[in-house]
Amino acid sequence: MLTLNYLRENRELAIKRLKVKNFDGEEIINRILELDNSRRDTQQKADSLQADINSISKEIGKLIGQGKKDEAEAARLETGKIKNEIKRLNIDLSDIEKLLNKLLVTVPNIPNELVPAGKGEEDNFKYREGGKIPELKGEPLPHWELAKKYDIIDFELGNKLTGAGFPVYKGKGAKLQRALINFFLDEAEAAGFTEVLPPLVVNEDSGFGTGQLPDKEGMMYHVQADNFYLIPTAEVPVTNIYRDVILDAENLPVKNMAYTPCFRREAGSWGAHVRGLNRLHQFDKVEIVVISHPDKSYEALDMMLDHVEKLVRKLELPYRIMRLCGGDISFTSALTYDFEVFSAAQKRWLEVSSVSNFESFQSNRLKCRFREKGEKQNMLVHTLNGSALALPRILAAILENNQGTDGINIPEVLVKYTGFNTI
RNA sequence: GGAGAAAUGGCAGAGUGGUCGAAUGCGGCGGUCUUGAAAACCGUUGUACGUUUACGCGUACCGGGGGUUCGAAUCCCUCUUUCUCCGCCA
Repeated sequence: MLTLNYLRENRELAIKRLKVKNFDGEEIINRILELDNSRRDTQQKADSLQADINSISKEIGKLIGQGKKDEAEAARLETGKIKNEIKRLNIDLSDIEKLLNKLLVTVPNIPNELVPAGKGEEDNFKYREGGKIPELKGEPLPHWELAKKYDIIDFELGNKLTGAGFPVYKGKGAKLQRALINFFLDEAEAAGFTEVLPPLVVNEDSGFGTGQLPDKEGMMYHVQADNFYLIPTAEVPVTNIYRDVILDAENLPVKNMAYTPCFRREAGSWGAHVRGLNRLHQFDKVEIVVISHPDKSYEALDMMLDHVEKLVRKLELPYRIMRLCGGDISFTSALTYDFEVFSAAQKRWLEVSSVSNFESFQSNRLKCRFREKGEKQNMLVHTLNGSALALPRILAAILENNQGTDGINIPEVLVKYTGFNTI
């Protein structure tokens, strides 16, 4: 959510920049600023009447103390009309604020200047690339067939236990999952991130804090009896740690990481492209989250990119880093880089990580602020997060790219975690 | 799940209807003293919104929400959480 101050001071610029996200903000921003004016106007009136009441009340207290009952009674009668007026103004104020907030949350984050204009993924900008696409001999198998052939992932069994999108990893497949998780965690730790192991279900407030609620509730599994939500990403609990928190500037940046399963309903997005591991309802991911000083957030973003790049390199996967265009970048993000790895049998690039700077868009909603030493005013922090990494598509690429006549070779960095080097 | 008690500023802890945004202590910050430090002493010490060029001023906030009252930390309703005892339990 953008701050009212920003919109007030940068109306024209905001409207212009939002066009990059293909968002026509003119009408709505004008309406927001109108509402903001009447909000302030109404509050001022209500506050000043309340001040009157407060001073009369104090007066009454004094009069009673002096035993002047009649004068106190006279003053008391005065207040009735003012109170009604205050009541009315406060109802107005709360209506205005509700509407204002409702509109404000529909305005996307302002994209960074680096975000290219564009409609969809075809307009993304290739920022960096690396690795080598392997040349596989004969007829390479897609990972879902490899999974069956070596009996390491059982999709049908998942159907039986739960439903589509909930695979069962078996034997070396299960071990490989665990190896990847530990590898990612160890690497993140070495890069200075602190591990947290958060709850996998969160309450409504947390859903609001990171913006999944109220609009995107369809993406999350909802536990109705307790009004809890299964987390779609560790970003939700880990970022909400800092909801309503004021940090000391000297403690920035805060660098956290977490391994969690992620649960996504993915309603209506199933089709030919989502076979096997390509899209799941439950998957594992290591997430990195950075809370940064506003002046340093783009440095943090680069640091995160470097970290994720190191991971895909160590896994020896061909990759490219895409800077998302205005049409592809998320509502909340100011700048996003997607990591894609090439899956050699499907002959497709698979998105395995998304690293974003949200600037103060999330922290404004979270009310996560910091105080500079010696400063009185608290300022909003910048928040960033990224996958480092999501497992299923990485696994898909590893299986497909490393298949050979004598089985599937495990990338060397993982062997100390798996205890085996081929499947 | 049952019974009882509680929730106050960074922490501890007073305050049960009227100058209470809140005593006091600790902590933090600034200062005096000191070669420096400690001790002592003095001052200061939350958040949000509004208003003001500024100093400042106004309003709200004593777990959350609602109510009574001219006036609520204090009374009422409701929810949540914590503690103690009992029950159950990996």
